Amino acid sequence: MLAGRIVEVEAYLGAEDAAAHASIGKTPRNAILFGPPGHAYVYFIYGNHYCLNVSCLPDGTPGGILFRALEPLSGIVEMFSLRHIDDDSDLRKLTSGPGRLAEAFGITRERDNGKDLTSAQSDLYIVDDGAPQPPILVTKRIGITKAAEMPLRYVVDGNRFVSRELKSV
DNA sequence: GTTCCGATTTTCT
DNA sequence: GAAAATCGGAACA
Repeated sequence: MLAGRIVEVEAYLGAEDAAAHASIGKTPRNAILFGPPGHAYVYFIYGNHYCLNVSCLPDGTPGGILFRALEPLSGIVEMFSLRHIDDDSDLRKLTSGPGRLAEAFGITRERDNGKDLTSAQSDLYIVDDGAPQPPILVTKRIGITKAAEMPLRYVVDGNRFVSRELKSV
């Protein structure tokens, strides 16, 4: 069983957010973002990497959250295997980045796009583990070329599993 | 059908 | 710190 705790996310909106895939309007690729909340939007980027998002706004309103980093909890050995890493000494290599966590969980667009992430019946879903709310730091988003100044990145303050780049607001 | 571009990671200097 | 790798989607013809 693969499991991880979400430690870093970024928000992407609709028309007002030039960096969002949904800002160009509804297309076959981003249709999930326009649908009901709680569904997986998986996209392939730079010819090499998948990234996992969750639609968040009501049906008809585009918007979602990009998972940028997780803290590995269980299935560590399998994650290293999926990431094709032999050196198992550095857990941060597993999920500290959007493309990395997707690979560590074996996520692909074909298999996971559109899945209901709110149902435990699904083989990929989100749950509340009851952990106390950690301190959250808000920063600018990373790796984008448009609307890069918007403070829509949320990270767990001090968590060592967040992706490397840390820019303060 | 062709062209350009990207919400990344890895590798090299 | 900088550049390459490399595929699918969107825009244009």
